[in-house]
Amino acid sequence: MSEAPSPYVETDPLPKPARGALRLVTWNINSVRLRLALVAKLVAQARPDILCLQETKCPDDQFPHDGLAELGFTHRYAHGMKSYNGVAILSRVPIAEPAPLHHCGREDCRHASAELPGGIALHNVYVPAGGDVPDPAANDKFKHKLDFVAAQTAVWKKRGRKGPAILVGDLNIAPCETDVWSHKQLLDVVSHTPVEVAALGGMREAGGWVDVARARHPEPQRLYTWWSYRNGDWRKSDRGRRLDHIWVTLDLAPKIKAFHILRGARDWTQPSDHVPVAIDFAP
DNA sequence: ATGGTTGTTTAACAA
Repeated sequence: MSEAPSPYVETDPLPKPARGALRLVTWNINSVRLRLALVAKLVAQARPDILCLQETKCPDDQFPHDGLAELGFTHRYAHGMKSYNGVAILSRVPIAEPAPLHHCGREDCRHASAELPGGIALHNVYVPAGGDVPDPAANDKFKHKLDFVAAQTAVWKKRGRKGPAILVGDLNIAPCETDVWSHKQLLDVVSHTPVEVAALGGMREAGGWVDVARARHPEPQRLYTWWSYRNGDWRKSDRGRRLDHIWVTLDLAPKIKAFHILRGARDWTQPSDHVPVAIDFAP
């Protein structure tokens, strides 16, 4: 059985999307103001038509609209706050009805939606990281993470079958055994605990979502999108996790033309600890 | 080996 070619992209520019296809990239940028130059680098390498950012760490009145407009993103929606979290949708093609969504009785800037050409609903989500202790009774941050995923599950269950949709973002959970560098060693580590994996599976099934990465690159192919800053040589130790996801509704799955993980971005100057993940799709 | 690094904001958090 032949394995699909690796989705990892190092430094070469990505090939252009097929005719009529749009390129959508999701990236936890870990401060949009600090890394505006890296957005320019991403644009040069990948030319995204739509770019979803997480962890912008930027209040809306300080969002770098001018610099992003200069990079060709004529349509921009920022939903951020001071210091923490924050999501943004940037686009070269028109987006309709951009809006924030709130969960768990908080307004902590973790979810934005918009409508793409072709009537595709786009959701950009930043799931709470969850702190260090994987016990909701002992750790409020972990409880918030589970509550947030449960709230998402309820949203998608309620939505039902209602047209094409794409969900992207830093979901902060690596669901498969080969989504982490060591399944056994991470069973007790927040991001890969069985309770989180089960919760994320429930969220995915509630929306009928297809996990594009795994649809195209099934296990046991290893797929990572995040490498900790704490490992000196990330490439040598390769202790990665697949925390960043692109999900699509079943009707869109056949319209996905390409999938890439821009692993080379982890070596850019002053990098994010997450790398961009891309799909090309024909709406 | 119970560390390690980074960003925001200014010593402590969060990731």
